Amino acid sequence: MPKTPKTALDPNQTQLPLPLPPEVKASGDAWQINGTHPATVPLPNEVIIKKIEGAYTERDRKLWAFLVAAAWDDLLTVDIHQVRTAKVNDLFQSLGGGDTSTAWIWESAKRLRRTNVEWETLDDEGDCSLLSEVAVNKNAKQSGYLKYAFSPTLRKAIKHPTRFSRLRLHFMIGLSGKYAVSLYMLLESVANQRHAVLDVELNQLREWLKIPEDKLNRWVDVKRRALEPALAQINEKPEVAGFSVVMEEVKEGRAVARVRFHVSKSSERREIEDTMMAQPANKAAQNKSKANNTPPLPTSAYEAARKVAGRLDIYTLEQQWREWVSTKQKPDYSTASFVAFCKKKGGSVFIG
DNA sequence: TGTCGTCATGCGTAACTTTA
DNA sequence: TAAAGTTACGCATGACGACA
Repeated sequence: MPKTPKTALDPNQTQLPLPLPPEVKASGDAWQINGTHPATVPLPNEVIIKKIEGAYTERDRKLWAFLVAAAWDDLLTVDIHQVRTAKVNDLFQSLGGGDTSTAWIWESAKRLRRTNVEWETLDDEGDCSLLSEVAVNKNAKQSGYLKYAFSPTLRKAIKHPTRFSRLRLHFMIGLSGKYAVSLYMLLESVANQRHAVLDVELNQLREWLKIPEDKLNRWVDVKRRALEPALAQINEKPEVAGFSVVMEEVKEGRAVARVRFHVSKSSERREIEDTMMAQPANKAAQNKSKANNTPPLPTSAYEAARKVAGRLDIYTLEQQWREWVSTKQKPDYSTASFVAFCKKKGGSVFIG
């Protein structure tokens, strides 16, 4: 039944402008390999884990992250970016992922142009190519410079994500296997959460890892071909990856129905983050620090919160809730308080 | 251009586990 | 206890890149 003018939603109400999340920053130098100050790029989880159409090979996944990092400083102000392909190839080669020629970069860039991604943030969603423009003609190749662009909405999502993963760029380039790259991205998004456990159904995991529908149909093959090699690489160098991970299979009857990943930050990373927490620069940081030293929530709290938070990210909400509660004279860190907060937030954003 | 090595994937089979 | 389902393991195949 069509909505009458009286029942139709007020377009002004449905498009309440939400404040833009704060801009995140990359760190280190994407072009320089540095063991003590690793180059990181904060890619939005909304883009990382949504549905992707296209080949999206191992090299595509790495190259896209690198191109984002290389364009980072000018992402919002410059439309067309360029990188010297020989220099990119040298870097990838030194990390074990390059080639004798730069041909793969042009091919990969073409695929990224054709690879469609669906992404979603609190106040926006989109469907676009990973690269909106790529110059791959003869003249471009002769110049030795790859020119590329991102769509405006994707640029905004990248620079102002509601939730992001700070990926260690050079570690990611050094990974072997396309599923290793995706799993690393996925687990890094979990590492910074208070409850650093990812509990996921097999179908969802397949989607997140971008396993084609006709590939790796048996759980045993997913485990052996995708998960185990990836986990081995991450756990081999936890200090470089920034975390280690343990996989737990959750069975329903005899069949494996879900997988649970327990992520633990490396001791070196904890030390660095603790040092940063001990030197809060302003009041907001002090509140955040205070909030992070509060009692953990039980798993049931997250489950209850999911039911009332709509599409909002409960971990972002958790951080906001802790900061808000910490300002109270008598802070209430109960599950009920958290769920009520999520319900209020969820209801206030999504009208109708 | 042919050969070799590596990687991703598919599939068969024996052994094991669970259920009725 | 038998049947059915799952797992572990090994081997085969195809794609792709390196190299002579």
